[in-house]
Amino acid sequence: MENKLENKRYYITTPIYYPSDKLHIGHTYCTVATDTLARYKRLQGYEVMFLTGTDEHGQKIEDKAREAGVTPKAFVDAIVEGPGGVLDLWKLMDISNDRFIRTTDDYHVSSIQKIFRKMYDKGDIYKGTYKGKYCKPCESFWTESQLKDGCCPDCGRPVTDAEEEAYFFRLSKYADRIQDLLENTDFLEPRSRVNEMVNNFIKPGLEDLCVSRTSFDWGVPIDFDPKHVAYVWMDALFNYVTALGYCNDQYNDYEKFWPGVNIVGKEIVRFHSIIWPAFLMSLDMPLPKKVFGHGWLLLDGGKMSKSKGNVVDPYLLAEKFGVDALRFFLMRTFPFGSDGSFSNELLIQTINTDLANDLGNLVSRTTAMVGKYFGGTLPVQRCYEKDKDDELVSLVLGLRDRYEDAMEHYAPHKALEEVFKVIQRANKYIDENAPWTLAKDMEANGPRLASVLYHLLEATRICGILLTPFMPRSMDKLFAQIGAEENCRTWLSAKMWAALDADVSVTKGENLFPRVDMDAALKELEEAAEAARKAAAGPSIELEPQLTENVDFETFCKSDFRAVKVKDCQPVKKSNKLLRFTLDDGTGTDRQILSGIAKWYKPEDLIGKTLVAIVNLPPRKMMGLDSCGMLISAVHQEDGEEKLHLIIVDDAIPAGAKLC
RNA sequence: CGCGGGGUAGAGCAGUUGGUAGCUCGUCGGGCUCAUAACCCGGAGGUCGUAGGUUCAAGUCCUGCCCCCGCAACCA
Repeated sequence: MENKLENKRYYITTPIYYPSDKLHIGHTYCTVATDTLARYKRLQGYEVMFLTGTDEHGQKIEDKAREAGVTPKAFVDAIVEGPGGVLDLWKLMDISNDRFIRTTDDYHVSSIQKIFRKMYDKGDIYKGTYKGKYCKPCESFWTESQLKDGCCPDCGRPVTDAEEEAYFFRLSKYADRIQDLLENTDFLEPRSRVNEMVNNFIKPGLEDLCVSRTSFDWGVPIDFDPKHVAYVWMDALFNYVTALGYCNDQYNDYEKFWPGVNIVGKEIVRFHSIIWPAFLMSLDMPLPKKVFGHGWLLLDGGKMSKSKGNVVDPYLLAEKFGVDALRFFLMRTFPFGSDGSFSNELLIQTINTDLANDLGNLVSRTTAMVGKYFGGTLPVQRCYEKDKDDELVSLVLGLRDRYEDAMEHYAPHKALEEVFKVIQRANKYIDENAPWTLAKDMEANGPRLASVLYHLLEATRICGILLTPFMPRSMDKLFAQIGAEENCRTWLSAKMWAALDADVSVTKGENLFPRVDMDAALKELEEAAEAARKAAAGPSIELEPQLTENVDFETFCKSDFRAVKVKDCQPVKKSNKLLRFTLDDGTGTDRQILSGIAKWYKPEDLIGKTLVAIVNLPPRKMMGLDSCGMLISAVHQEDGEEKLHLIIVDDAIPAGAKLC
């Protein structure tokens, strides 16, 4: 039965991460989860291919590299291969990937060119024109919805209609098949993501997708039309097959391993569940067996972000608490499909409760007793007591199936819950059987005592096997302590009772998982975070470049700036940006202006203030309300975050006073 | 009426097909002493956001409303 598995193959991938910055705990979460699944499949006897990598092209990296004064390749090299980079992080975290792809790898680049050409030849990619709003100074195209107050979101200047030559993919052609795939199969999980995709993107109508760019160079050039580079997602998504050798000679594993399982974060589910299968359909290739969109780790109830300064550094945590403890925490605490709140307290609590108190202590007390009562080696005489032992034994023997069921459903947190139920039951078993009482009369109770301890070792062994994908290094130590040889560490033996030798020898080693002093650790973490903030901070104020083009005096005079008094200010319903101002502009008639500054000001704080507005802009409807003019603010960027200050002037200035 | 997710004990979360509301931490009391001041047992604590509806029976199905979070298309 078990031999059948030996021919089975399993291919699993993480997303390829975008190395514009150092990776954080969120990336680590995803990669650890995928690694755990890969190790689980290997444990079961599958031949596994586990791929991760980096997505290195695109405008953002080109820009960042320019800022840093290096070439894009040098920039990503530093983040990927440099000290403390992506490769180092995965090494530290014991990630067992078989392959690592970079989209700048030669074989990948030429594969993408061939793929683009194939789709073009087939007619699924065609040349058309991209119509949009163009900002000349920024040389950027924007969509209607990206515009801010009808102007360029980057520089705030007016935009013009423009068109540009571009290549399009016939995404619309595959809309029905995609909808069927999402709604009627379990291609995409968890199920809750399906509604979002169908309602948001498919039902409104799938438009053809623009798959080339001419606005930047850092990408895969289209070989037959080199002023275009391939759309970043086209470049990125196909990594899952080029890394197996699709359209290249670098590898020869495509037939062997495709299709596989794509583990992705929920923010890129759209690309993986709509665009990715459409691309594959176009090439008549098999679709992934599964796309699983996991949740995010939230911090303080919100998304982690650099500008909030709340990015969690996996290096720091792994160093302080151990790689396995961190891996375990990530998998144990958060339901894999949904979001979870990360906190240092929770991390430490989980380590202390599950790893130190329950598992570590179980191993410790068991091995200590074998040492204390039997000199480290169990005698072979036994005494099984059905009424006292059956419950534990049957619970342990059923564990592998319950664990497997959870793992097959991408629920590692549930698998771990099952394992820890057994560990808790084993601790209780010690209490029930009170070995220290039995030990008082070794003559009479020796065999019974040996049985009790052997059962504990067996329970520990089986839990250890199932925990190996989660904490590989620690479980090796555990096996060494309880005297479990290689043949007692297999998937097969996780369903067999009494695999350990009857006269097994144990070694009481160091504590597998030391308890963490919560208060001290929290304090240290806080200090480290503070230091990191300071190091990263520095004066990073960015200002809009000054305009070089002069404006003539007459044009300037046409703008009518006035002092205005805020009579009332209310948030606009259903808008998270807009505030509605009722203003005294000195004319005797109230003026209404809407301003997108809710992020920076509370409405009640502004009532009574004297502000500056331009009053002769044409009225503009926003969220169904008329806005007659515009309030003047000072804006700048600080630590990458936009800051805004209204121009608040002296209250002695009367409403309506002209500014000139 | 843009879309999706969520609102369950002090905190953080589970709750499959509707049938006495569970877990971890914290808290209170008890037991044990092999062990990493750990382990085991028990108690207190919840109008399951809100208002209606279906049902013999709803946290679990339906409707309205309130609050929180995320996304809103070529920006990863």
